[in-house]
Amino acid sequence: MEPDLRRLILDTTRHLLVEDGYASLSMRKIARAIGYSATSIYLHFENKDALFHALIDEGMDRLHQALKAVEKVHPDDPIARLHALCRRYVAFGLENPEYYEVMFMLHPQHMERYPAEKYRRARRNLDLFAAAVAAGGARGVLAVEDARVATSVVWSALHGAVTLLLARRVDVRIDEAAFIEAAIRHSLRGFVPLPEPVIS
Amino acid sequence: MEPDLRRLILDTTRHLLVEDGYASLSMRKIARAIGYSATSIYLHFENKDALFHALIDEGMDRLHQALKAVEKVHPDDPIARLHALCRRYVAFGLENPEYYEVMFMLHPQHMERYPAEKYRRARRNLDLFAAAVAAGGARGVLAVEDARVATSVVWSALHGAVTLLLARRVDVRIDEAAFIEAAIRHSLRGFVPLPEPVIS
Amino acid sequence: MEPDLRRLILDTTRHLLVEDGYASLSMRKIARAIGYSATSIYLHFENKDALFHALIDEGMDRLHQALKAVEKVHPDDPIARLHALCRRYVAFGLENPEYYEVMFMLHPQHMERYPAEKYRRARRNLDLFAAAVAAGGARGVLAVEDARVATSVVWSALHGAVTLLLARRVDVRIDEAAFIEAAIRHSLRGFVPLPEPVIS
Amino acid sequence: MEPDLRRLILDTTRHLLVEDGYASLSMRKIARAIGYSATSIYLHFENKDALFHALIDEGMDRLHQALKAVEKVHPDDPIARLHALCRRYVAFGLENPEYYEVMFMLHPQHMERYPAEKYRRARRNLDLFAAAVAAGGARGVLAVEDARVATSVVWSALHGAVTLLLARRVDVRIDEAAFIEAAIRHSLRGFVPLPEPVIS
DNA sequence: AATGAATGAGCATTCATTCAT
DNA sequence: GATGAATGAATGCTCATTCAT
Repeated sequence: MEPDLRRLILDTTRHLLVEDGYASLSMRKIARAIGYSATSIYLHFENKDALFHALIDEGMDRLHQALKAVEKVHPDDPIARLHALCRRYVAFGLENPEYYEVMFMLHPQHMERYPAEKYRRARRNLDLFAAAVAAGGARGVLAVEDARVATSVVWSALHGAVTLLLARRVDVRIDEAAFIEAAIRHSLRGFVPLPEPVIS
Repeated sequence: MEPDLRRLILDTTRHLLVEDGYASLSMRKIARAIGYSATSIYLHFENKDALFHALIDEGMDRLHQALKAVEKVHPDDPIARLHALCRRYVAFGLENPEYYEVMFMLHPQHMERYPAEKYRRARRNLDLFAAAVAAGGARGVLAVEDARVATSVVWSALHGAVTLLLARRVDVRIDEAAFIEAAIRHSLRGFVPLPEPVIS
Repeated sequence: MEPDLRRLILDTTRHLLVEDGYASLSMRKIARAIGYSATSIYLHFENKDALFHALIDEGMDRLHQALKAVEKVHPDDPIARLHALCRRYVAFGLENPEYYEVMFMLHPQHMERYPAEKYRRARRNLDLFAAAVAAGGARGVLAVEDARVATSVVWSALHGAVTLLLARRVDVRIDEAAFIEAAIRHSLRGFVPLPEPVIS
Repeated sequence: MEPDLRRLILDTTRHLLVEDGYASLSMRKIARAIGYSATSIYLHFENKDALFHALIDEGMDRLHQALKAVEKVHPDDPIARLHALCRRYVAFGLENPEYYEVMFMLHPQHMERYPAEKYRRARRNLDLFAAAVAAGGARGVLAVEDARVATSVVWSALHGAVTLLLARRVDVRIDEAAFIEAAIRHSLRGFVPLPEPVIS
C-alpha cells in the first residue's frame, strides 16, 4: 500500500532518534509511529542493528555529498577548502541531528556488527579532510607534522562542537554561529606555519 | 546498619558504571552489588534519574578537584596552567569513560529534570578554564578575543577528543597519547598571539 | 514450474526435521529451503498440522517399506522375522530421530485432528509385528497368550528403547548397539515357550 | 498474600503440562493460570528451565518415595521386589503424567542445563532397580549377564509402556491393566534362568 | 531504616496465517 | 500457481517502581 515503507521507516526512525534519543528507541515505537505493525519493519530490515546501519549509511552518504560539493569550489586553495569543509561538517551535524547521533554517537558495542566494508565507505568523509590537510602541508601553507593525526585532531574539534551544541551544553549566552566560527578558526589557526612554537 | 547507605550507593553505582557501562546498569544490579534490597535505594533517591543526577554532581566535584589541583601548580603561568587543565580534563574522561558519558553525554531529555541550580555548579569546571584563558589574555600571552567563547571552544575540542576516543572512532593507527597531546597543542596554538592572521 | 511442489515440500521438511529438529522448524524455514514463498506451502497444505500429518503418513509408509522388506527375508521363520523386524524398527527410529518424534511422540493434542482413517493406515506397521507373533504362536515356537497384547508389549519395549536413546537417557557407559541388542533379545525371550530357550 | 506461591506455581505448571503439553507451555500461561503476573514467577524461579528443573527434582523425589516403599515390602525376594518396582514405576507414570513428561520426556537440549549434581540424585531411582536385578543375579534366581544393561533394558520397557499409554497410542481394545501386567511380566520373563519359569 | 512481594509496561524477535493481486 | 505485504499473537525476560509491613 505504502509506496515505500522502507523509506518511511528510515525517516521516522531518524525523527524519533532526535526526539527521544537512541536509548529509548524501540522497534515497537517506530512501528507505532509509522502506523504499521512491528512485524512489518522486519520485512525491510533484518533487525534493529540493520536498521541503524542503514541509517548510518545514508547519513554518511549525505554528508559525503555535502562535503564533496565543497571540494570543487576551492580546488586550488587548501585552506579555504578546509575551512569550507569544517563549516559544512558542523552545519550537517546541526541540521541533521538524527543522522549525526546514529552516525557518530552510537556505542562501539553496536558498531561491532557494522560491516567492515561499510566502515571504509564511511571513512571517505574523513579522507576529504585529510586531502585538504595534506595539500596544505605540501604547499607549505599549513604546518602539518603528521597529516593523519592532524586530520583527526581537526575532526575531533568539530565533533566536540557539534555534540556540545546538539546537547545544548554550550553556554546559552554565546551566539551559536559565533561559537561555530570561532571553533573552526581556532582549529585552523592551530595549523599556522609559525616561526616560533609557543607551547613547549 | 550502614553508616551512610547513600554514600555506598553512589560509590557502587559509579564503579558499576565504569566497569559495566551505562546501558547495563539497573537498580536491581546496584542493589545486588551493595547487598541491600532494590527498595532501599528509593529511600535515598527518588528514582533512577535522581540517582544519576547525584552522580553527575559528584562527577563534577571530582573533576573539579582534579582541575583545581592543577591550578595551584602553575599559579603564575596561564599557558602552562591551561595546558595542564586540558591534560587533566582528557585524562579524567578517559579514566572514567561511562562516568564521563553520564556527565556530558546523557540525552538532554534526561537532563530536563536536572535542577538549573546544579547546572551552575557544574559550570565551575568551565570557570577554571575560563580563568586561565582570561589570565593569559590579560598578560598578552594568549590572543583572546572573547574569553567566554574561547573557553567554550577549547572545551569543545577537548570534549570532541574524549568522546571520539571513548567511542573508539579515532583511527586505530594513531597512538592515543600522541593524539591527545596533538589535540591539546593544536587547540592551544589557536591562541598564539600572532603577527599574522592566516584565515581571513 | 516445479512439477510436484508438494513432493518437494514434504522431502525438504523431512530433511529439515532430521537435521534441525522439530522445535526449530517453521513454515518460513521450509519456504526458504525450497526456494518458494511461505504462502506457496499453503497452496498444498491447509496448515502446519496438515503438513505434519502428511509427513506422519509418509513416515509410516517408509517404516512400512523398511519392515516389509524384512518380511520377505524370513518368510518361514517367525522368530527370525520378529527379531529382524525389531532391529529394523529401532534402526529406523535412531536414523530418523526427529521424524520418529513427529510420528510417535507428538502430543495427543496435535493428533486430535489426525483423521482416524489414517490411524488405521499407521497401524499396518504394527500388523507386521502381529503377523510374526501370531505365526510364532501358531507354530508353537513362541508362547503367546494374546497376540494383540503381546504385539503391543513388544512394540512398547522397542519404543521405550528408541525414545530413551533419542533422549540420551541411557547410561552413557552402556554401548548403544549392545543395549539395543539386549533390549530386543530380552523382549523376545519373554516369548520363550519353556523349557527351551530360543534366542541364543 | 499467597502463602506459598512457589508451590502454587509448581502445581499449576504440572497441570498445564499434562493438559497442553510441554511445547505450548509459556511463562505467561502459567501466570495467567495462577492469577499472578508473569514477573512474579521470576521471583521464585530464575527462568523457565529452573522451573522445569524444580519440577523434575520433585518428581524424582516422589518417584523415589514410591519405589523405596516397595523395597521394604520384599527385602528378601528380589523377583517379587523387581516386580513390585515395575508396577510402582508404571503406576507412578500413569498417575503423574505431568511429572512424567518433564522428568523423562524433556528434550536433551533442555536437560543440558540440568545440574550434574541433580542428575546423580535422579539416578537413585534407577539404582533401586539395579539393586534388585543384581540381587536376583547373585542368588541365581535371575539370569543376568550385565546388571547395568539389564537394568536399563527393563527400564526402557517400562518407559515404553508408560509413554505409549500416556500418548494413547496403545490399541484401545486392549485393557490397560492387562497390558501393563503383560508388559511387566514379559520383561521379567526375559530374566528367567531356564529351564524354570519364575513368574507364574 | 529496610524489605519481600508484586506488577505493568516494555523489549527484540519469531511465528503461522491471510489476503489482494 | 504463486507471491509480497502485512499482521496479531506470542515468546522469555528485564526494568523501574510501588506498597504493605
